Amino acid sequence: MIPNPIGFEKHDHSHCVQDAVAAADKKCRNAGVQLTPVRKRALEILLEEHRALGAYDVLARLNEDGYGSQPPVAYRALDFLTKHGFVHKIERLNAFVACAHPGERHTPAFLICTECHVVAEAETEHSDSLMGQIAETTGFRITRAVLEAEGICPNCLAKETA
Amino acid sequence: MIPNPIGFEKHDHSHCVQDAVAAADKKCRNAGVQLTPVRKRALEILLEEHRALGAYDVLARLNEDGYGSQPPVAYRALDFLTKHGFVHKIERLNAFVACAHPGERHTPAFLICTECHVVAEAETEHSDSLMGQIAETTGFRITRAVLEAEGICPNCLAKETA
DNA sequence: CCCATCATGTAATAACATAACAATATTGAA
DNA sequence: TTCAATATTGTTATGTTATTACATGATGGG
Repeated sequence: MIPNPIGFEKHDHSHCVQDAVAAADKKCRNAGVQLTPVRKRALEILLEEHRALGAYDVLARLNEDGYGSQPPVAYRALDFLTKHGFVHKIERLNAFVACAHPGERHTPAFLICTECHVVAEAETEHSDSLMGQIAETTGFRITRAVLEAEGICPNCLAKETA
Repeated sequence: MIPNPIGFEKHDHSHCVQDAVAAADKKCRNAGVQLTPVRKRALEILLEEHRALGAYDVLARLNEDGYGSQPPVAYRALDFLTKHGFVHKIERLNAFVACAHPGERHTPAFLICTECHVVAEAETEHSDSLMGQIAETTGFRITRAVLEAEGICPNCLAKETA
């Protein structure tokens, strides 16, 4: 079944950011790559939101913190984080979200609310199996899958009804 | 099961373009909207390829045919065609493909070959059911789904082996 | 210490997309 | 038919997203 995605309920944020960063740090050391200050800060920035931020939004925040002001500063950090699975790019929005299910190795599906702009990440085996079946039937070797649904989230639906 | 998507095999093109345009024309008349010359030409341009073209590629071709040279000319035609289901936007590529399964009302899944840039469209009920289940489990009301897989197509896989 | 590699920074530009407004064509009602 | 409302196409200008190219600085192995 599909686990309840995080993102639609309020929750305490202070610790989850630190935990996620610590976990990323550990993974990077294990992988022999560096979670440098810019990269770590970029990850924190995304973790602090439950929505997707554009590269230029991230860039602006990084710059406030004393990092460079030019696009490659943000794009390089985001590329690194994406490559290592700490961040996902939402193609529909040309924007980036922190991974909500670190450690899991599934194909994530995203639910994008067009009202409140929350982006929820649903890790589901079904998406794996869907893509797997497509691959099998067609003989296509899948490298990366993009699964994104746009619509209205439960919170906004409730508000409309009220 | 997943139908064999078109796009990976060679096939005669001359008629399928005309047929698709004729079908689109008919649908538009039924819907009380106009498939004007620019719009029709934009559709033809996309039908002539089995790959995604950027808006500016389409624009350049339209301009060769005497239409305007500014971005809105292409974007408006593409918006119209997309809205009416004759064309799909491939978010991963910021590009557009002609619909390969006109008349069907499914959630399309796209297979994007990173070698030869073919884009195949697989209409599958599984994608509907996947998205449907996500919607049901989460209480999210889906407006639009984006399913795109990047990888290597059967043709290119065969060439690699050879 | 020196070199290779990786990381960061900047400038410049490319690629993708929309806003705002003018001119023209089409449609339908009076 | 004539008029007004709507839809379509065109242009200018600008906004947004992303990359290339190159210089500088940090890190680690030989």
